[in-house]
Amino acid sequence: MTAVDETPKRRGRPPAGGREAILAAALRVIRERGIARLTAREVASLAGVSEASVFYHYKDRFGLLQAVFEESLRPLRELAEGGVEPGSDPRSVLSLYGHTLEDFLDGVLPVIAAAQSDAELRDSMATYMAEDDLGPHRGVRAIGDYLRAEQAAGRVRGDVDAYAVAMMFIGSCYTRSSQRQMPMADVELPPLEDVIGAMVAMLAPDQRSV
Amino acid sequence: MTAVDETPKRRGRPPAGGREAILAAALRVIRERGIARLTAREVASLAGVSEASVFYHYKDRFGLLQAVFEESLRPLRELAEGGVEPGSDPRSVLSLYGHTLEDFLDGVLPVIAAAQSDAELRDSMATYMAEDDLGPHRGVRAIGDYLRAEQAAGRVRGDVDAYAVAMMFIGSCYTRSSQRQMPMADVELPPLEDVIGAMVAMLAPDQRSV
DNA sequence: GTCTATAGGTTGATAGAC
DNA sequence: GTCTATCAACCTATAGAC
Repeated sequence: MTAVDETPKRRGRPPAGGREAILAAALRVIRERGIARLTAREVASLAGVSEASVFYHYKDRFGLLQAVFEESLRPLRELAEGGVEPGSDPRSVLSLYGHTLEDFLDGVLPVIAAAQSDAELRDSMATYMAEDDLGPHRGVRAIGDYLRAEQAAGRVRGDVDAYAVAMMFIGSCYTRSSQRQMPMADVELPPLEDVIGAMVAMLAPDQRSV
Repeated sequence: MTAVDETPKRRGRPPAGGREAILAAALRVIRERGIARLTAREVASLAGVSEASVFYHYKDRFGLLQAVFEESLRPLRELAEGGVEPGSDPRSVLSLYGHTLEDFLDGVLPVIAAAQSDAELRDSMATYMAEDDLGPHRGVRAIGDYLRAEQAAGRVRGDVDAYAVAMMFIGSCYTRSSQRQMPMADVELPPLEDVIGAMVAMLAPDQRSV
């Protein structure tokens, strides 16, 4: 699938990126077959290493899963840290943020769902997310802050709760991504562009002031 | 909830509600400990029956899980079938629908997440949902249809895509419920009332026509 | 660092008594 | 309908050779 194979340049000692291969294999198993099928046998086979190698690199199953969580959550953490550059027009800001967020969610949501399969895993991930203050509220805060700034600048109508509006926007991204996770035939949700279009229209300052 | 119980016409043989107890126990295990801990032993112990009884009533683990899925999805199916009564003001319609939806999602999302733990379960549930045409799009359709009717009646501004707006609303409910699933400390998302307030304000017909 | 082999422990599912 | 007893299959994790 992902056309990323090691270059055959290496020669001599086999550093054998087994560690990364195992992590990637684990992630792939979770996404494609579900966390219930994530056994040392399955991962090792997919990564092209032995079962024992899995335990060597990641102590136990829980350790491997934690590594998968951190790896998967990292891009989301980076997105949360980077703010939204103010000044740009709402349409481009929402479009860029929305698409970026959905792409990240598409990658992370399967892993988050997998963590729900076991109370211990769930708590571990919740702790990890709490430490970095991750979650939908970060997106709401980012977009809400941006909208408030736009309101202050008079470019967005000021009589609505900016964070409530941000909640709607983030919610539509989250739901769209969630829905893609369950491969149900040809179900159509309003695309991001439509949501942005409606939002921009509704957020326009009172026409009389133009 | 739905006060629909069978008439107690049956007589003679003792029903011994082991079947329902098993189903309830399974649902509880999934919610509290995660589907990975759903073993015949655990379920039987919680239901107060023997392990073999679990297999007697539900053939195998897969059968039990399918029963749990159908049972959990039923209320959602009923919500999807019931439309939204038009004519009522947007605030009450959105409030009633939103709260009802979130309550249902709070109960169903853990089960949907559990189904993601195994490809076979996931596909089975996807099929089931596809058959009844379940999913967020039903909520979007219901609210979108309502908003279009309001637009036609001139009670809602007509220059926005009703279904895009509905998507925002359903999305905010879905995301809020999803977020409650992961017990992270004291994370605050804008409450339903704030979203409805902003939406009502933004959907008001052009002031000039008043 | 990576392998083979295996110990040790759970689990799903069945058989047969009551 | 429900139970006890049991087994084959599977999984995690470790030990020790290369």
